[in-house]
Amino acid sequence: MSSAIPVHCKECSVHNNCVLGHLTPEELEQIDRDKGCSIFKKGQIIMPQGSKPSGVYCVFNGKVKFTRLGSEGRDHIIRLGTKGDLLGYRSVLANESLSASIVALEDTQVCFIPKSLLLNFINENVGFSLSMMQQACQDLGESGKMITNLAQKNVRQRLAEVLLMLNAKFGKDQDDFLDVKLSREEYANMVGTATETLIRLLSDFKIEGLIETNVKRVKLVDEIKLANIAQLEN
Amino acid sequence: MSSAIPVHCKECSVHNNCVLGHLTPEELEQIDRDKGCSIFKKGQIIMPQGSKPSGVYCVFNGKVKFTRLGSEGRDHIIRLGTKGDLLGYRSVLANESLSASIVALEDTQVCFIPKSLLLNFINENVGFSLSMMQQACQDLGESGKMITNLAQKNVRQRLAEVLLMLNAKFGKDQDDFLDVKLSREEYANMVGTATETLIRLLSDFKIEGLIETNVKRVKLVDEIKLANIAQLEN
DNA sequence: CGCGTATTTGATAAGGCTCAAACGGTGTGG
DNA sequence: CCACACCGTTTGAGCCTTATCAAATACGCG
Repeated sequence: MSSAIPVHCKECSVHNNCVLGHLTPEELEQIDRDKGCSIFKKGQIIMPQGSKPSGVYCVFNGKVKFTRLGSEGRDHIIRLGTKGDLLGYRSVLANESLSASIVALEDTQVCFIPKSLLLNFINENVGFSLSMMQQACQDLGESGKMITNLAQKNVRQRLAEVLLMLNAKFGKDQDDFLDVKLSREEYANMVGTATETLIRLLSDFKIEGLIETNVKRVKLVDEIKLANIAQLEN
Repeated sequence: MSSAIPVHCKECSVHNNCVLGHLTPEELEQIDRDKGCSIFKKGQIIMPQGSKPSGVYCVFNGKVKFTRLGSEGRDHIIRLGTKGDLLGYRSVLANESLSASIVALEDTQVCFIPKSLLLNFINENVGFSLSMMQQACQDLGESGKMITNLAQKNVRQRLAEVLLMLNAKFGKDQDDFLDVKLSREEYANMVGTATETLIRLLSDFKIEGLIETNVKRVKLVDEIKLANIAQLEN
């Protein structure tokens, strides 16, 4: 982790898709006074599972994974985060320790907002408070969906769903590849399967003309068929 | 569903373990004026998946399940609710339709609180707002745990965990049996497995002296060993 | 260029699912 | 009060999916 040149929150580009967008200009200035900005290199742990964070990070750019160490020493990726997401808010608001480590998937620039400040805003700014709550409730809905999927769908269906989710969350780069780089093991940890199984399925998808791969990059070729496989509902 | 004799919120016994406990006496009286009380018989749908509720139910007594219909027509139980729980709050606050049906596991008495009232309280009572948020964030933590479990643990481990969870949530009746009655299919839908598999495992547990069963009732005999099997962490 | 790590492929086995059938308890109607 | 029917439960057998172990290959980095 190294420090970075701070950007004024008021002019921050992530505004539009960030709960902090509901704060007043004065409140944003308050953040400017207190915040710390830093860069985490790819692979670095931003917040470790089990710790109690003293605030949250707002992602300025880059991508992160929320990865949870299960009892058998295997990781599971329960969520991904990107530009504008608040990291660690669940833990801070529930007043619980972090249930997952937050790790940089690529070099990621974040701003630290102390817990006290965040709670102040919640106390004083109803609009912000509501949108925080809405965020939590939406994430809760997402989790419920994931639970059903893990419980009922097979690996093939889940992989198709993960690919479509990545597309929805990160979009495509100029070559039409998914704009996020993950190792096979990370894919496996998202789908909830063994790395070898994941590799076989990716290669099946390739043979069936659903995707193309180029080293670490993946391109969705037939999103319709993928959606069929994923059996998407709601 | 039939209507029931209303109890004044101020004197309601569920107070202590209910987010509504953070409301002022005046606010509770407001609820008294607007609320509707009703009884749902065992098996009745209190709120159907996909609908957009116009408020939340507060559980006065009884037990409910949150059950989600997957794409292959199979149900999965993602949570249980009991005395003092608010039903449908996630959907109301996220402004999304219900991601699961809420169904009475036994005769259940509930009070309906309109959405507008709930939002008023959130706007005006910071303490209440915070505890709602805390609730959401705690539930979100629970969900994350469930996701990891489903992804990494086998059926035997998950069953042990479900049994311990039921014990923690509902406790024991006078005969030391779990104070909740579920069909084998419902157990299977909580664990995320086929009914036949669940039955075999329950019978294994019985043979190993971990549990006793009596028709629909289940008694935990060796909670230590069950916890070992479940590989409980955090 | 060489080493270490990530990826891929293969073989095998186990865990869990599905289908089928038997069994049991409960409630209803005669 | 009994007989029947229905639904939930239990048991068995076979198969399919997926995990595991082992080995080969490719890739990236110093």
